[in-house]
Amino acid sequence: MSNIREIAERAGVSIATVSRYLNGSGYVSEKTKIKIQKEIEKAGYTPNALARAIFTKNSRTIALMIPNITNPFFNQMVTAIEDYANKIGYSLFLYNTGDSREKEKECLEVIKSYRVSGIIASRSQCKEEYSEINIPVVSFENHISSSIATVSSDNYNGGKMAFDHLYDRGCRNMLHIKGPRNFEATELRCKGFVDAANKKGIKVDIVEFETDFQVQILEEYLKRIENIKKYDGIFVFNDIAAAVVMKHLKGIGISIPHQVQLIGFDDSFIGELLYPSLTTIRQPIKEIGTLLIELLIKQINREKVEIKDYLLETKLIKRESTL
Amino acid sequence: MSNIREIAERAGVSIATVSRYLNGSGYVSEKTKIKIQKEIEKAGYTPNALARAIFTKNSRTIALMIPNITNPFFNQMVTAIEDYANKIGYSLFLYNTGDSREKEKECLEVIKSYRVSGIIASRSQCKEEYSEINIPVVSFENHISSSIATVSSDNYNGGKMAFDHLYDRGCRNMLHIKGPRNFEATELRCKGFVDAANKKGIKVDIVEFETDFQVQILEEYLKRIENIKKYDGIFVFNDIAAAVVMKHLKGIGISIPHQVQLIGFDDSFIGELLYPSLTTIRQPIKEIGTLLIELLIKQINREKVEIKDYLLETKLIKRESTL
DNA sequence: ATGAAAGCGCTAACAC
DNA sequence: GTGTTAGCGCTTTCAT
Repeated sequence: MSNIREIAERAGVSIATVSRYLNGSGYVSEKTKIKIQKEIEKAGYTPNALARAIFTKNSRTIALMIPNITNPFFNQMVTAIEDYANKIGYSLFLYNTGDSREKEKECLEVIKSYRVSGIIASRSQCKEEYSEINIPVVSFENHISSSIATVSSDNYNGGKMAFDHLYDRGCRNMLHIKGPRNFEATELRCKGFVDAANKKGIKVDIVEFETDFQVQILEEYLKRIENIKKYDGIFVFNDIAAAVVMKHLKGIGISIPHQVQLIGFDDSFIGELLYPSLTTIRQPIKEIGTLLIELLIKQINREKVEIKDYLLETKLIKRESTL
Repeated sequence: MSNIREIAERAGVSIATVSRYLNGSGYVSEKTKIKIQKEIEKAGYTPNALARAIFTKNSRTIALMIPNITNPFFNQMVTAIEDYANKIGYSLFLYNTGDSREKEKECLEVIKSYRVSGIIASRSQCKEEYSEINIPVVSFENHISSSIATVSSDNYNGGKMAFDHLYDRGCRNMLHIKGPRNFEATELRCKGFVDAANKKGIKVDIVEFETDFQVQILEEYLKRIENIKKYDGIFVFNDIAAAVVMKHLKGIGISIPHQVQLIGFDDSFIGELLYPSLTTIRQPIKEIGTLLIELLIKQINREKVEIKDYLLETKLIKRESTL
């Protein structure tokens, strides 16, 4: 690939002039502009963003750390972020941490080396590792440190809404299938559900799953739940796990919602495709993605950003899996 | 962030020595190594990959162009690629083209500027745009040019298998819901299906959808199909669209597989979650992802790679949506 | 309006 | 073993 020097020589000007032309900074005469543009096209020249970044200290790249791209929730979030990023001329590095602390640490090293402009962490399992970084960071769900803003849905309230809805629909014997312990969101959903139950003087059962989304593993867990039929309402920590639960229930001849009512969490696209379609607690996925990147970009541009918890409202989406 | 000069000064050596230490190239005495390492840790220094890339002409980055990350098929493919890439120390730039030729072109410009080591295009709609690039490229599904290797499943045979299976199960009045015209894969699946039908002297109906995966739009298309009940077998161009079709059929009271048998394509995870679970033609997703990146890495490393069509075998996965 | 030159952080050839 | 130095492709200050 050619470089700025080559273009300059061919156009019979200095590299400074070409640089000015490329950046629209400083004066370049019309004639010169045309000459330069012609040579750029002839050579198929594209300015080297790496060289540029090394000087400007802004690579215009963002690192996206996602625990699991296969989960529809996360890829809908990534879609929103990608869309926004590209519109403002930023490119995305994608890292799939697989909810592994080790992998996240390794990724962080690589990310630092690429001098990204900012980092979007999600469900992070690292803390101090971020403190030595002086790159803007925003976090989804898990808290990292007191100097990093956290975006999440109001999971606690979401859990509460899930209970209230099931209770409303007549359920009195409920089960909550809870997600892994190291997800803050999961704990809050559970707590909201249980607190709401206590308020009504209802005791609920809780089973913890240790994986976010791996169909086979989830199915194994399900088989271990004794007498799942005895419940009349089940709240599952996310939609994809709820889909597996639904399949399992139908498989053993339980009718939804007549025998057991089922409610998920996320409102990822999968809920609509199930039959019966899945009642769920909606997280405003697109807003989450947009807020994450907006906060990040502001920090990159050295605008003031309040470092706090940004809590987005959840909402009950009533579909067919509840009465 | 500190630089190599700072580390060198603090360790009381020259930058060349630090560079040698970092790269494990050339001799550095044990004592010096220790001193340097100590300073690196104290400063929290991470070598600048951009500066390195500018010199070595290898940024160790790969651009991944995906038409639609929300489609489970593609995010399973991305997962396989990400996994492989990270293991060998490559990072991924992610671009979601949304099947737009314009967007793909723009992405290509950005990608060039970042001097990526290689590009994985998928379902590309550009041709000449790639020819002026001298970066290794591999393509998934759509052919780009005679100098670029293409990986795909054997879509033609897959279409044939879909027909044969439905025919086997007694269907005689079949519909194929075909994907958008600019997807080569979609055309081949259709052709395989139709050719197999002709061989049996059977006439099949075909309806073309103009989007890959946007639930609402697909639903609109479905409503327009007249008297869908008259068919006893439907082959849908991918699993996600098949899920929408299934939902639609169940919604109008048609029982699957007893009244209508349904078969999808891809074998993305969604098929298992549906009820009845979806019979489908499996693409070996993980193999596809792995082959794509293997071919690319070889080219990056200047190893010989045969420029041809790499056709991976498809396979019938029999589940509950067919008899 | 344009050019010369210094410098961004790094690697590597060459000298000692 | 280690240091000096040129150079990768770029931006920008300061002359002219």
